Amino acid sequence: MLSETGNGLYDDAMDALPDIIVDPVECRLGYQLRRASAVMMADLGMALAEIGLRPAEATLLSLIGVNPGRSQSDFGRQLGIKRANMVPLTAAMLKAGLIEREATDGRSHALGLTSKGEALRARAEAIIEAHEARFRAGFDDKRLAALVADLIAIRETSPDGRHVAPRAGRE
Amino acid sequence: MLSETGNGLYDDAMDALPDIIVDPVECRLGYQLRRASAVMMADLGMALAEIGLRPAEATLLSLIGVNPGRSQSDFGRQLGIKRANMVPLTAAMLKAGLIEREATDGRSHALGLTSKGEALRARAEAIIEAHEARFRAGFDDKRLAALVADLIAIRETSPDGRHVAPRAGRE
DNA sequence: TATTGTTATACTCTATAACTATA
DNA sequence: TATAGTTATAGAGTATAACAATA
Repeated sequence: MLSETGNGLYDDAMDALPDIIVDPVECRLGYQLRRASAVMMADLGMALAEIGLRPAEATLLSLIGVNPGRSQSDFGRQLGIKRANMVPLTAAMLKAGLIEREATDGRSHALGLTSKGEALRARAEAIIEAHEARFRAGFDDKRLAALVADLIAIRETSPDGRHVAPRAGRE
Repeated sequence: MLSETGNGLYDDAMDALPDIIVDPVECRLGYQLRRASAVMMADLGMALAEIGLRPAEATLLSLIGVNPGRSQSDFGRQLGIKRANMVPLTAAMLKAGLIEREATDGRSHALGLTSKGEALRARAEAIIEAHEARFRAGFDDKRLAALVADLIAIRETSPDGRHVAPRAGRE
C-alpha cells in the first residue's frame, strides 16, 4: 500500500525533517515520572551492584533495620510488594545470610537483620545517600521538599482523582 | 539460631509494636519517584486496556502522529526504548494495522499511522488526558509546571550529579 | 566504521490463582 | 471468614550480544 505509486509517502524524511522530533508526550506527568524514575533506578541499580544488592533488597534492608520483628507481610504492604513477590525476595536474603526469620504466630514470620545484614545495610545506605545526593544537586531544600510532597500526593491519588491517604501498597 | 532459648528475639512484635511502621525510605527521592510512577502507570494501563493498548503503544502512536516519516530508531531514541525492544513493539502495531512502514534508505524504515491507527491515537489521547487530569487535580498550574521541570531535570542529571541536556534515551 | 533492523536471550519487577495452615 | 506464607506461572519492560545489510 505504501509503495503503490513508486513514490514514498514519507519522502520528506529524506531531506526536510527537522533534527528534533516534535514530542507531544513531554508535557505528560506520567511519562515524565516514568522517565525520571527509570534514570534514578538505573543509577541506583549500578551503584548497589557493587555490593551485590538490588534496589528492592537494599530498601527492605533499610526497612527491617528500623522495624525488626515485623512480619514479612507487614514489610510487603509498606513497600507495595505483594505477598507472593516477597517470597523470592526474602528467600534470597535468607540464603545470603542477611536476614533471619522467626515464627511469631504459627503463620506469621518476624524478620530481623543478621549482623552481616546490618553491616550490609549500613554500606547500602551510604551508597544510596551518595546516589540521592547526585540527583538532589540541582535542588534547594524547599524545592526538594515540594517535589517529594508532590510525589506522595500523586501516589495517594485515588482513582476518582481525589487526594487521599492510604499510604501503603494495596493488594 | 533464633529459637535457641525458646524465647523469641522478636516477642515484642506480639504486643508492643506501633501500628505504623517507621519508614526510613519515605524521604528518598528515587523511592518516591518509583512509587508515584507505579501508581500512574497502573492507572494508565487500566484505562488504555479498554481500547486494547498498552502505555508504550499509546505513547508511540502519539509520537508517530506528529512525526510521520521518522525512522523506527528515531522514535526509539526519543522514547528511551532500545532498538532491539522496538522490534516486538512495532511488529505488534503493524500486525494490528495501526502503523505502516516504508523503507526510506535500504536500512531505515519510516513509520506512519494508518487511518485505523490515527483513529485509535485520538481515542488514546482522550483517555490519557482524562487520566492525567485525575492526577493533576490537586495541583495548580504553577506547581504542576515546577513538578514537570523538576522531573526533566532529574532525567537529565548526568552520573556526576550535574544537570545537563541529553534529552533523548541512551543506548 | 557506524548505523538500522533483527534475533535470541536473560533478568527484574509485577500479577493472578490456588493451595496450606493458622487465627 | 480472613490472613500469612507459599507455589507456580505469566506478562511486561529492559538489558546485552551478535548478525546481516547498508551507509
